[in-house]
Amino acid sequence: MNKNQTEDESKKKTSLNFIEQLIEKNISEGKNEGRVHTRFPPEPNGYLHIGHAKSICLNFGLANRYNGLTNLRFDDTNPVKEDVEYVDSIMNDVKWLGFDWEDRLYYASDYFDQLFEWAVKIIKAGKAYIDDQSADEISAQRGTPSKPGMESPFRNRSIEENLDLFQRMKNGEFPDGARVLRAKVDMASPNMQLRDPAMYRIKHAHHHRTGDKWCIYPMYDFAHGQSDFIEGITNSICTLEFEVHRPLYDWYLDQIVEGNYRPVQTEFARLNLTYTVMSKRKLLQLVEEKLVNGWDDPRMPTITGLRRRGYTPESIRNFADTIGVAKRDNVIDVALLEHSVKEDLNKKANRVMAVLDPIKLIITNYPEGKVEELDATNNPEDESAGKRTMYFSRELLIERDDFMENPPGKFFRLTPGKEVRLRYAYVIKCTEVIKNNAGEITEIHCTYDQETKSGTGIPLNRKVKGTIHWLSALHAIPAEIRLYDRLFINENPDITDEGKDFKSNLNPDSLKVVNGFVEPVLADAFHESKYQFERNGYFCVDLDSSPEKLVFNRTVALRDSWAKMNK
RNA sequence: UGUCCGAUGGUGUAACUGGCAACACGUCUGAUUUUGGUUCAGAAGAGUCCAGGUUCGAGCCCUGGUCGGACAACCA
Repeated sequence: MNKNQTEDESKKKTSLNFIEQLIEKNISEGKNEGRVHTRFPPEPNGYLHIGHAKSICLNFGLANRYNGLTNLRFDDTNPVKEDVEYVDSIMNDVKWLGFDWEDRLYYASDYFDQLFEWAVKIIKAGKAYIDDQSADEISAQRGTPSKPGMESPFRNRSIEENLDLFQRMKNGEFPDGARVLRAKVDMASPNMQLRDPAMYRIKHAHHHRTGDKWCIYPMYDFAHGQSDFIEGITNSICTLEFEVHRPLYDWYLDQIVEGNYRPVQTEFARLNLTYTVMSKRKLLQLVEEKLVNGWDDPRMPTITGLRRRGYTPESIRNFADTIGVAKRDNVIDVALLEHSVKEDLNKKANRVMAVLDPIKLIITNYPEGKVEELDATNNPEDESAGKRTMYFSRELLIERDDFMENPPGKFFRLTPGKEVRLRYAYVIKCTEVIKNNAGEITEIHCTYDQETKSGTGIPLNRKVKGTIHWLSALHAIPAEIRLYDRLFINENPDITDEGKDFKSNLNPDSLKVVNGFVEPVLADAFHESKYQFERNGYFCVDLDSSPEKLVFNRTVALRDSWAKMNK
């Protein structure tokens, strides 16, 4: 047994993902003096989502493991798509996740001067040229993956002319799209990325940082590896779709690198989640078409949405850890993400009782006007969370579906003639059901057994099959409770019947607003507190609730239990 | 029709330089329990895409296929 344990532990230590293996190999070979320096390089054109979280945890985690550093770099080379709103939100989200780039905050736009110089150098080396053709013409000449491209008529311009034209592009002499700087690589390459890719394009657009200083902007490929190089990055980790770009990444580096140091690009598979769309374009569409209430809508897979939904940074980091990193395409069941937050909240969340859909319950043998104070444990798994006081009285509220007049098969809760325990209070027995003219249940009458008070230590001489939650009608605090479900009905929302787009898979019932009641302690609940409501899942106080209006968001419905209960 | 990448229980990730395919989640049983939660104990579930080859021995190496993905923005 003991032997197995130590074996497992040593196995865990040596169980490295493929990037860690690469890093250890590099370290053992003394590459880059054994330094490990990564970067997280988002384009500020949208909010970060759970897929980015995977990348953030990977990059910062790797650096942490090998005593390295991680930079935050905004890849802001396309001014028309980018905005400061996004850079602010990205910084917040990375911080919230618990990572610190310290003083290493960079922008690709910081390097525009250097990039321009390097472009000139490459022109001077005869490895780049100005093409006067339109985007359409260039595209037509590019060929197809199976057919080689044709060379541009401008490919063999003189270096002097190229230099002059490039300078004039920079000076703003030409309109958008009039000319483009292209790398002279190989129009017949089987790798499309190498067929004379664009390096610089003209965009007379205001940049969120450089303002109107520039009217030409470098392409991703010409900016990224160079930025890595400038920052001393050793491991440039990106997603699989950039795999075919790697030869270009290296080609550009070949043109400028002198000396031994150079960054290496490594690709990993991006995260896919069931019942979730992850593309920024689609998330933007949901926001713009008001199909959700903004980027931080708790139904969104954005970091800020998850945060409002009640996710903790730890739970997201643990999730990233659990799913690992590899090169094959994957689809993770969203239930695993939900599991990670349940696991974390189970340890941290204070338990509190709530009633979403109340029905009045009268304890007929309880004195009118009497109020008892009862002790309730805040967190059975954490003694230090302490206790709170609950008020017990003759008139109570219980959850409507905790009672059934004619229960089918396995029903463990309140039913006529049977006993259940009111959590932290007494065992009660249902004696009568009061209905209105329409036949709807309006009140349930019960008797309580004084001997069964919780916490007295007196052993119960009989078995009670269920424990239900309750609130004193007099003391309950009204609260708005938002029940969020999955945003999409379809396990893979990107796949639709032909002709329809992903929005046809939206779940019409993904948000339900309920006017329920909660315990008095929650009246002074503070922002971002996490609570576990008995039987109804985890809730957190919504960011925009106020003392006048308590709002809760449900984190995770205890689906499995509910499914069983409703069988 | 080209190039590159990938393929291991339901899902994801391991398996060192070839050595009895492991871990987590999920599922199912059972136990505890003042939440049908939690916790605990146990079980089932793959023989590693296919066909050859090398080898005493192949998930791992070689050859050929199959299937899936990426690449034809002046996006990142």
